[in-house]
Amino acid sequence: MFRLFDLNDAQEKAVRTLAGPLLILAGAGTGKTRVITARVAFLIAQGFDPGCILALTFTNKAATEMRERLARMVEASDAKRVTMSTFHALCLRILRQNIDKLGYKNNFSIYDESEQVGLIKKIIARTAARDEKLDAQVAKALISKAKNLGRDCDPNEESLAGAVFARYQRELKNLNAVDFDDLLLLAVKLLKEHPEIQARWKARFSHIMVDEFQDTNRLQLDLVGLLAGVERNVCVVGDDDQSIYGWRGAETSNILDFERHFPNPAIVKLEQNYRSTNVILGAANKLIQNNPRRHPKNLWSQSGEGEKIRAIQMPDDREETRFVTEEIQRKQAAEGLPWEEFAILYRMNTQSRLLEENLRRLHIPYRLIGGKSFFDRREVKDLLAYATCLLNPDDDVSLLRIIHTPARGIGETTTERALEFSVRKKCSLFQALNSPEFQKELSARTAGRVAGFMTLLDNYETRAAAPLAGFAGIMTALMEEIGYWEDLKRSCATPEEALNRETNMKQMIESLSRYEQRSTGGLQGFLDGVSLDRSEEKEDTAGVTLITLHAAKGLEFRHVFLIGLEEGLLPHDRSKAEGALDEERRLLYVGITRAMRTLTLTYCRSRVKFGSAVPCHPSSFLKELAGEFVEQISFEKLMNTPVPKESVKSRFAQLRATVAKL
DNA sequence: AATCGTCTGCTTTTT
DNA sequence: GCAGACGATT
Repeated sequence: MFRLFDLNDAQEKAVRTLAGPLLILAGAGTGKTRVITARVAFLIAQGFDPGCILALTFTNKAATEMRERLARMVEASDAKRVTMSTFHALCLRILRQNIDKLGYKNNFSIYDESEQVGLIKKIIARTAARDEKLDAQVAKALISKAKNLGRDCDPNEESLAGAVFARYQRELKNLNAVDFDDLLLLAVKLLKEHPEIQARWKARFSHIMVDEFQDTNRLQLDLVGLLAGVERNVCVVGDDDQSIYGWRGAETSNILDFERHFPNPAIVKLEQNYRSTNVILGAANKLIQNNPRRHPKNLWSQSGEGEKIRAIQMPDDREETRFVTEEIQRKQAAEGLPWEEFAILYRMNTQSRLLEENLRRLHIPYRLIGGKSFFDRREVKDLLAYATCLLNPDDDVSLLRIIHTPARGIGETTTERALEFSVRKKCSLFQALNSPEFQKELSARTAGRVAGFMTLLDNYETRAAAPLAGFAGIMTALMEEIGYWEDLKRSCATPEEALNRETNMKQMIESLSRYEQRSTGGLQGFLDGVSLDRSEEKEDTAGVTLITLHAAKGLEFRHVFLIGLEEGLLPHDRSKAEGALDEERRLLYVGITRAMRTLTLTYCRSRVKFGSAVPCHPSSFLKELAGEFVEQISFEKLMNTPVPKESVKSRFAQLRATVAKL
């Protein structure tokens, strides 16, 4: 058999199995993306219409990567016709076409997390009795969970949470808005309730592939079922051992019981790993075997045994971070490696703080993944809210955001009254403010200001609705007219902050302008893109990677440091309380399998938590790992070891490098 | 309407 | 220990 795209036997079998359901169990680092793209290329080579192939991913990054790889394997015109998209993006496409069938308008807004919480807060305030308490964040989590299970709200529900859910859903519809979960929920609902629409989408795809199948939830499984044709050409790729998003609604049962959903599947296991040493894989295998329900797998590689994993106990978190950062400095100098080959992995974002301090002290460049998003910045959100209002003025949440920014003499009292009017008349806030009947209730002064604001929005709406409207220009003009920039500058404490915020705004307008040049999706398309893809393109920054275990999935690094292996942190107390110990074990498994050559595990005897030092105990997972693959090193021994030779050599290497730069 | 101070409560976060 | 939320204050 000739070698297809230079694949191993198992990979080739996965690629060549085209008909019927196929389950590819792809262990960490076994060439999963490679197999999916090769399979798409093979389908095209076999004469299947590229336009009938659908590949679904979770992240835009994965979709983009796949598309780029495919472009190198097949004709550009064919590659373009394959649908490669995230679940949410596909659902959005379905909904933009036909959501009117569910009673929404096609220009609906998409609410992010903070907008959801804002809305829920308001609803709780209006719904809860004086003695009832419900945290908006908790309510949001409950609603999200219910939606991910495919449950619509029950209007007869008696509990406060249930009432809030029902009201939230009703309110969203009035606002002509949907949240992230709705994208899936409503798309599935639409396909289920309207067979003609389902038939249309179903006919469109002959072959469906799903990446990271272990992370799918009920709705996503339903969606795949609704889109699959009678042949059930559904190929899913995933690794149950890397399922770490259960708390997000992912159902491991989707991959564990795949044959229940798609009977008689072909099953291919990819176990040859191209990333790590056998020591690392051995430890990973050993750890994960403690999980009860899983598809048995055993990773192996041809990259030799490799160095033993080091497990080091530290006195406290200060010493831990100091050691790790200095160790990276030593190793980098000794081996002359780029900083990008190193990564520090941790359970919680707060752990990055001490690391950052140390890295800065040592002048080591680093990139911190995660944290606050660009899109959560106040100025960015304001700009987007203005844009959203131009398209969907009935979106009260966005309107409320911009009505006081900058202050234009329309105060709390006025909006309170308008809100009350809108509830009474069952109309949107925008309609209330526009209504002469409402304006009559106001003082002449306030009425004038409201009218002025309405005229402003109306003017820009008209301009935005014009064919060939230049949105970047329109938004700039709008921001200038309302004096947004001066207002923002006034609220900044330091000149640096002002400059920073200005840059963010410019960046936003700039990217809108670029979008207009390459796409025909208009302002709506731009906003959709922003809603669904919040990744910042800052991958160019070089340095040591600081990243949570969750965010590290799918990445690889030559040298990995995994810190804070303590009971209560990893596994996290709260996960243990929720009975999610297996998932914590998988999380560590994901961390271990990121390492290509060396892995260092650290844990502390004491750690500062909530401001004060508390004693810690080694993670129970360390016991599960203990044995031939792991070498225990005590901090004391480490400190008494004389400086190794390379480190002396490294000083020279460093010096030489510095001189060379001059 | 904005600012200051106090209170609270603390994982992970693909879209 | 610190950020974020909320309420009292001018």
